[in-house]
Amino acid sequence: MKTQLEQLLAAAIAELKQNGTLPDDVAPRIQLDRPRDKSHGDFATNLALMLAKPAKANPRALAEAILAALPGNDIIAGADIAGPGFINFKVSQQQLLEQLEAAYASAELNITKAETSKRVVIDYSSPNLAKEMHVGHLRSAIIGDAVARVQEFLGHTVIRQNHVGDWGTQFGMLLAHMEELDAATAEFELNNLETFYKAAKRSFDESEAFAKRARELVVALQSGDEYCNKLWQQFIDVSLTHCQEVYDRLGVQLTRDDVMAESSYNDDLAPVVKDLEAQGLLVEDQGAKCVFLDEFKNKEGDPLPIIVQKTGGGFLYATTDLAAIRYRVGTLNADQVMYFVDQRQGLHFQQIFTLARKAGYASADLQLDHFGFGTVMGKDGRPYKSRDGGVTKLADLLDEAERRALELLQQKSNELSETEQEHIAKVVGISSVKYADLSKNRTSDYIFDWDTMLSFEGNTAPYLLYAFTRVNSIFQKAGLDANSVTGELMLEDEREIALANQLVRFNEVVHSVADKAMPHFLCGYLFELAGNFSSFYEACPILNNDNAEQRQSRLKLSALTARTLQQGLRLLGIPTLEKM
RNA sequence: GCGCCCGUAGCUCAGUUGGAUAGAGCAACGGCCUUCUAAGCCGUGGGUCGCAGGUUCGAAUCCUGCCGGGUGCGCCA
Repeated sequence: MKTQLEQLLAAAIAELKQNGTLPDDVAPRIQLDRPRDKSHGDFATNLALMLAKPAKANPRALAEAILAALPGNDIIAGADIAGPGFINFKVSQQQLLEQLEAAYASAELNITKAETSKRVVIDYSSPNLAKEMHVGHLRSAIIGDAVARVQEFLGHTVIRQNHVGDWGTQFGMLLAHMEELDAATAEFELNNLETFYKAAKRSFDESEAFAKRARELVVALQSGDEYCNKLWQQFIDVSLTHCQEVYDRLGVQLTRDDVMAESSYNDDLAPVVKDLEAQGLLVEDQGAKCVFLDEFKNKEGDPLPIIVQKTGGGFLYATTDLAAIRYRVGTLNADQVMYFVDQRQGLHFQQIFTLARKAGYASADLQLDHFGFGTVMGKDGRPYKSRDGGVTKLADLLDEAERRALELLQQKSNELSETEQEHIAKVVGISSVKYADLSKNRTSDYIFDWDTMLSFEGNTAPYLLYAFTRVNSIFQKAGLDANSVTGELMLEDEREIALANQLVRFNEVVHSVADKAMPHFLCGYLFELAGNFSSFYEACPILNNDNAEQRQSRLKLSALTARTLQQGLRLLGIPTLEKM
């Protein structure tokens, strides 16, 4: 509906350019708002205000001209000019009803698919396999997964890439530790990677002989030594299994097939450096091979280097990331690559992207974006730590989420069986953690607070899950199928109209999530939708309604709400519950 | 030192890329359950949008300077 209005306005602008009212060179961004104040209509635009200056016209007069130039249509039921030159539109209720009926009739809520289907590579999660996943790995996995789901929903081909770290210097240390243990102990210790890593680190720091052996093993590993590779493979396998357990619990759609580890690019690193050299981009500086880019300066104002090969011949993650871009373009045929990586690596990616374009690995029309995110903070406003001050293992965090959710459920009096309670607690616990993350602006830090995220009030997973069960219970109670409501929609009560207007917005919201990689837009939308439904539900009798037509119409509104909530949550990677 | 990000109600956060009277939730206070899940709904109070300038019809949003916080800046990833 919004898109259609935008098209009408674009046509009007084109027409005004034709007849000379507007200069040819203006290309305004057509901005359509949904005014908070209902007296300002269903949509408002400030186009006339924006264009008044270039057109050298009075804004209100220009607004008149825009209205006069609008093509005939059956969407706009009324339009007027307000204030300094805002144009306020009222949309036809007939149109609103038709869109809702179309959404109801469609399996995917009549969402408009992308006009051209792109191949979108999404790099997310990408933990370092040396350690067990911890709280710092939460955001990339959750946000990246949600965006991947949204892109797929809009008809794009999504290629998930889990760029796990399996090749750093620290692996020498881990292998040395494995070597010291007999097979049985090693297997036992590997069950807790965190402990294993700490033990290895302790030996490394305390024993010179151990440290020496660790360094030897890195070299041996990287030069393809069979024995080392076997040890290494064993370690990686255990670590990946840990990751997979976490993904499965979180409902993150990553599998072993999506793993494209750093080590996969080993054979490409030397050719990348060679190619950069051939292109004359390489400079040797203090023994290291670097690319200096004028776009980035250091403290003295000199270009900042990207080191692609260090003194002694070793490669760095910059080299790997360049190789990854080549692979994603050359082999995966990506039209777009989205990176969901901590904000702190912003500079690194800016450099890599700039170099990739300069070296021709990424063409100008390849979309290459780093979508950073903020840090997870504790209630004290400092990066989130466990009680003992260490990093919190993700597995423990999820255990705690489920445990706390179960406690909350048990406090409420209900008639749920024990197994039902346990299932609900798992869904509520995990969803709360995910939703708390997704509902905040991606770019800012957020405070991890159990009480807030598990609250049944406010913009939380429990509130939304509950809202869904309330809608669902109507159909359960009536023994009806939400997909086979007959009768026509009609909107009379103001709360019905508010709900209808919110329902029809789903399409534009999903698109904005894809465009901006901002899942919190969808969270905010769903929260409002749940609120609209609750108000409607409170004020408008559905089943207890003698008016058969009204009953059917309201059932249909409810069904549409249920499906929109469910679809929205699904896009966020959150399952729904039949009852709570 | 330089770069990037941030500063909005007591707390947690929105504010869709310059629009109309800055919004939610929590907390506080007041209403609503013999009728579809009250884990809900309706309402009240609460603001120098860090500070100071500037740009313009209009600024939380853009520019400059300060204050405060975070983070990054050559051989880790």
